[in-house]
Amino acid sequence: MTKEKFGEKITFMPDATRGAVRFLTSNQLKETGTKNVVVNTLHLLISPGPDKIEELGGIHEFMNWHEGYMLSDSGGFQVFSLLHSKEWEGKIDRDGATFKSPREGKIYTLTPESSIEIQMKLGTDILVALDDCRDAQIERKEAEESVHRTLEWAQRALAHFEKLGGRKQGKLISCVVQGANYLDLREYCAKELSKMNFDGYNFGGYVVNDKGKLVLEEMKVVIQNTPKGKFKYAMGVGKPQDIIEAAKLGYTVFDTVLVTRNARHGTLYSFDKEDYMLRIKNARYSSDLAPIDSSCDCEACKNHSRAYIHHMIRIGEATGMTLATIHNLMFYQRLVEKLNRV
RNA sequence: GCAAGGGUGGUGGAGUGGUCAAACACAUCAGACUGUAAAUCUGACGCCUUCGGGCUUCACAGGUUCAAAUCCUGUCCCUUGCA
Repeated sequence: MTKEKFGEKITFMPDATRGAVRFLTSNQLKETGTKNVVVNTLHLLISPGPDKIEELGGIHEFMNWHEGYMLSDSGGFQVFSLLHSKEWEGKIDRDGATFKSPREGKIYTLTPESSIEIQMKLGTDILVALDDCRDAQIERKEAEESVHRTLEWAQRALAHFEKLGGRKQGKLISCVVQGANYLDLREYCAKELSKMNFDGYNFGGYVVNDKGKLVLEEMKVVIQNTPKGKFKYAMGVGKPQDIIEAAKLGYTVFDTVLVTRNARHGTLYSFDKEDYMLRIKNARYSSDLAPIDSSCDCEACKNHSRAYIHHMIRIGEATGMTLATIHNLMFYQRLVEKLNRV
């Protein structure tokens, strides 16, 4: 496996949150041109568990994914998002998060240290320090608390990473910049994190405002206040246009669930469309014999018409979702390829 | 032929005197989804509307009533049981 330095070129990483890009085999994923993927610490902690994955040879081996890097997200976002769901109970304090899974009723804790420990056991190449993620629209006081906690946790995560020998093993570790939409807090958080020895800086929190617009000002501040030569990861970004915009600012690492989730829900991407979007379930595609994208040679476009994909997605056929996912991922990889050529 | 039960919007199916343009589901037509709680969710779905409302509907035709999808009479269909 010949890997280029992570984040040197623009990369889009699909989310294989639970150790699988939904509806795709690793081989199908490979055919989309994907190299790097993201997995999630919290989800893999719950099932099948870090010890199990370690015992089975690590996540690369487990998924049989050797095309590129694997990045593990810390679980910070899940702590935030799962606690918003009615089914999950839990609390976050200075030390970390504790919560109860509604499925098995088991109680899990995630601290800066345990998150790193789990990620080490997973055997990913790039780790993320646990952060304190909050809602998009929050009071300044809450944003301050989130920043302070994130800084403290970053320090602890980094120390634990060193202690467990992550650096020696050639792994990379990144941190998350919080601060909501307060530019000075974003700046402060970025500057403080820059004093620590991280390999990458991630833009965290909500990346779009209430109108669905990318928070470019905040993202710019973070770029301006973090060290050059270290990768910049726009977590959860985004729509094709958002990636183009964020890449202009200097972000090179991206992941989003949109690409795969939209595929399942019937929003496909196509360079034939001005806004890159094609809602395949719409009645107008019921007898459209053209491929989803005339310039794409993915399995769906090479072999099937829009009409056929339209039908498959409408009836909820899993194979249709697979084809749509393959197509959308291929689109994103082609988009990134275009951006790297510029 | 007799007996019993039925006929409700694109479909299935609630409703059995007013709160009914009619539950709910499906289908249909749109939309959303941004470090995956998501093969999910939201809206529209008789007709018209200046979005306040207005109008026409529950097999068909009459009738009772202030008021009927709901009660009564007749007609036409359907299902089941008995001949």
